[in-house]
Amino acid sequence: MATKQSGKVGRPRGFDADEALDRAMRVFWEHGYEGASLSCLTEAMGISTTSMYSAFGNKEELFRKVLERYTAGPGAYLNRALDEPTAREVAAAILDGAIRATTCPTNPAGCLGVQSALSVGDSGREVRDLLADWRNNGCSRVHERFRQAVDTGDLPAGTDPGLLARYVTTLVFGISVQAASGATRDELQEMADAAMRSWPIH
Amino acid sequence: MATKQSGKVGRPRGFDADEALDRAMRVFWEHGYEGASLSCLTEAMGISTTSMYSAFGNKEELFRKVLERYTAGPGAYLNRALDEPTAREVAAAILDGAIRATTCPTNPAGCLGVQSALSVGDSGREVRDLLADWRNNGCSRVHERFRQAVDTGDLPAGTDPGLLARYVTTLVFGISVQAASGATRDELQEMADAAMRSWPIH
DNA sequence: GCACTTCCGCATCGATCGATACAAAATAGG
DNA sequence: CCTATTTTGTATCGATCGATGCGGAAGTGC
Repeated sequence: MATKQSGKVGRPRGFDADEALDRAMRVFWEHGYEGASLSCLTEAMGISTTSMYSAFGNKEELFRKVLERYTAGPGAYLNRALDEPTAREVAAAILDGAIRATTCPTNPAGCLGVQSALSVGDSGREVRDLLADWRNNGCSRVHERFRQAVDTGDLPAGTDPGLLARYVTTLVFGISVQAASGATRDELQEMADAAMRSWPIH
Repeated sequence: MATKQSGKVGRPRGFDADEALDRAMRVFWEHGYEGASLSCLTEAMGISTTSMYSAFGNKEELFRKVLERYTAGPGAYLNRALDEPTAREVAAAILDGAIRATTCPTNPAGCLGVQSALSVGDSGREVRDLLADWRNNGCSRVHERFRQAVDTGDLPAGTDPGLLARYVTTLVFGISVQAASGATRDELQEMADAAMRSWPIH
């Protein structure tokens, strides 16, 4: 269960767990899993360490819930994109969504799922693997969507859906790094538009 | 001056500074700047903290020297690629070199310049910015090379060299993340080959 | 009001962080 | 041999890390 429900009896929680999770997400997003210290997190969340541990378990579980929130929030563009009617629109929507999510002026630059734990110390191994799985799962879902597009004739017969999925997700990961390096939304969008003019690669 | 020269007088250094730097590079490469603790570094380097500080200054300066070494070693493919005669060969060599460097079986997966400090805590801000500059510098050099290719007619007139540079470096960064996520050399190479079949995007 | 449950503020835990002090050890020049 | 210079080993520094104990505060149902 997420964010242990405050029971009916006893002193009610003095903070909004949803908003606290949102604040924590931005801290992890900006500083990474290991770079976000408990003091930094709790200060941003506006609660004490005791409240954080009581509500979310520990730092790693807090991050897992943050990742869920990120997937359903800033990362939700993937789900929407996969529902586009054609593979071309799927790819364009993924690139467009990634660019918007990684260059949103009101959020940290880059992608939480990419930059939060790419390389870590001993304390971050599990989160690193969790995020690797998260990224690979995204790639797999795109793969599956493109396979379907090949089956229906939307993509030319003989097209390798795995290769296309790898291509799109590689661009997405690269866009995330570019955004974290200071690239602007406009220049990334121009590049994505150009890439889509050569879609699908073969 | 790098790795303060051991003077002629006094007790001689009991370790090979070059090899120690190489060991440190692998530790930073695998665990990132903040994730690589002093104890982890010195253990891998085979020296004491005292020797490390005496020879390299501090952790940040050690990393700067490691980055120089990385640029001249595993990252040297960029220089070689920029010397290729045509823009197409430059791009192909960059992608090929990046894939080889990030999936070398005897080295950590991924790119040190990408994953060592994408997002960091307070102690890693300067290194994060250093690496962002390093990445942007790489993009700029590719940009310059493609501009030259446009000038000489190697690339079609009207081609945007900045867009192409952004495209290639985005693929490189994405490849680095893919490699860090477990992607194999073969599947990345297939994708790069396919991308090059649509070169140049426009 | 009373018993009960939950939450929160404060203090603090052991471990580890990056970094340093100090003196013994090892070389070169005299 | 003696002194000057540099390196090395040990021990440790203050700060911060993630995490917890405890008691009082704040709410519930009866």
